[in-house]
Amino acid sequence: MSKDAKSTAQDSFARHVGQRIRYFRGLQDISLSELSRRSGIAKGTLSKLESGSGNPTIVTLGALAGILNITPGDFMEPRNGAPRDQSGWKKLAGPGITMLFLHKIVAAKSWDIYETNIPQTDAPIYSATHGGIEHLIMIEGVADVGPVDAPTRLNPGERVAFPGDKPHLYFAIGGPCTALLMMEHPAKRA
Amino acid sequence: MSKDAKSTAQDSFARHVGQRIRYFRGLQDISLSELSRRSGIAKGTLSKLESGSGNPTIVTLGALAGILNITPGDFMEPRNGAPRDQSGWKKLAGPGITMLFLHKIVAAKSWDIYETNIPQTDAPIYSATHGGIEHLIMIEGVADVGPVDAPTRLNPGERVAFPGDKPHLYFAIGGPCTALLMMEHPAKRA
DNA sequence: ATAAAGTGTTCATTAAGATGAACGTTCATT
DNA sequence: AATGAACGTTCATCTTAATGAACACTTTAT
Repeated sequence: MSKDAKSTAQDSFARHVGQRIRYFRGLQDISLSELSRRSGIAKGTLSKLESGSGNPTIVTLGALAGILNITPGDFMEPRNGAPRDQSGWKKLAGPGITMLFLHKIVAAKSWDIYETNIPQTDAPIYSATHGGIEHLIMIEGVADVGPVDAPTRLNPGERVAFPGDKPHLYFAIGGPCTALLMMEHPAKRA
Repeated sequence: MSKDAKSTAQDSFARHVGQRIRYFRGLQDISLSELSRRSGIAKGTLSKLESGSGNPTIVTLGALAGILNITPGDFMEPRNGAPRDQSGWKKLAGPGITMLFLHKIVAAKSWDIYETNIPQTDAPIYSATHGGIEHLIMIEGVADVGPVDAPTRLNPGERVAFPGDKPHLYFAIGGPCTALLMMEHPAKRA
């Protein structure tokens, strides 16, 4: 890699990270000064980073991420919430449904939590694969989800639950949907 | 944050990243010297980083990630799904409610997702702090949750939603509860 | 055994990120 | 207006990450 090429890539990367910092800060309506105060990162440093002329340290990003409730990696990923690239996303039964594993909670039952994307399709997507109970909360978009004989029309913020091993369907209405999916299994082990 | 506490967090973070670098390098059977040659990062720098006594720049991580075919974020994320340790838990309004930030989804609205523990208390826990809409899905236990004038009795798998900035309560019945909490904010900008 | 090429570490030097005070603006208050 | 407090930017300074050569060590080939 030539020195010039490296510089360009560097600058592009720095610009991207700077935009991400400003974006996440804006999401929470925090001023640059206040983020500086809370995170302990100097105002000057922050200003320089957001302007794109910087190359922050992971410790700096870690301090910012902690205050913004994100992970340092979120500053670098191309997008958040939008389909990330290969790593992590799995294809599910049916054409096009993708799932990103987020978290597992083991209590009386075991809960697996996924971010799910339901693409817009001409026909419903059918599935009947999983052992436990599926809980689905719509984040964005409208879709029919549920048992094939009694699906529910979900708007953002609404929820449906149904047995995952009985035939059920996903059908996005008007555009692709983003949803939060929770799979409830009987806890096999502790 | 005291200087000592910051140093400790710094060291822990650095150690983690160092381990991740060595791990990914080992996956591809690349020697430290060869990774240095290919990535353009000095051997000394790499050695220092892997030993845990470092604080790399995002550009440094980017160069390494490029050669290792991963994203810079992969150096920082704890393994997906692996239970995170205490460090992510935050105390919320009221005595004893703790929240673990899991994920952020940015779409038409912005959603922050938390695992939440509601301790058993003698009196309801009151809160009225957050701007957006709170969605709470009970995972384990039974609790009354919702606006102070109209709380809902939640059993495992059930859900309630209410404005976070209006006075509301959490009241665990018969034992501490685990729940999934989603905070819905209007997305400020695109 | 010996030379040659590999490994990872250490250290003085250099380049650059982080700091904190000073600055010019904007906006609400008196 | 004039004042005060907030905002984000700029810059000299300090701190430190990155460099590259020298180092001790192991492995392979002659």
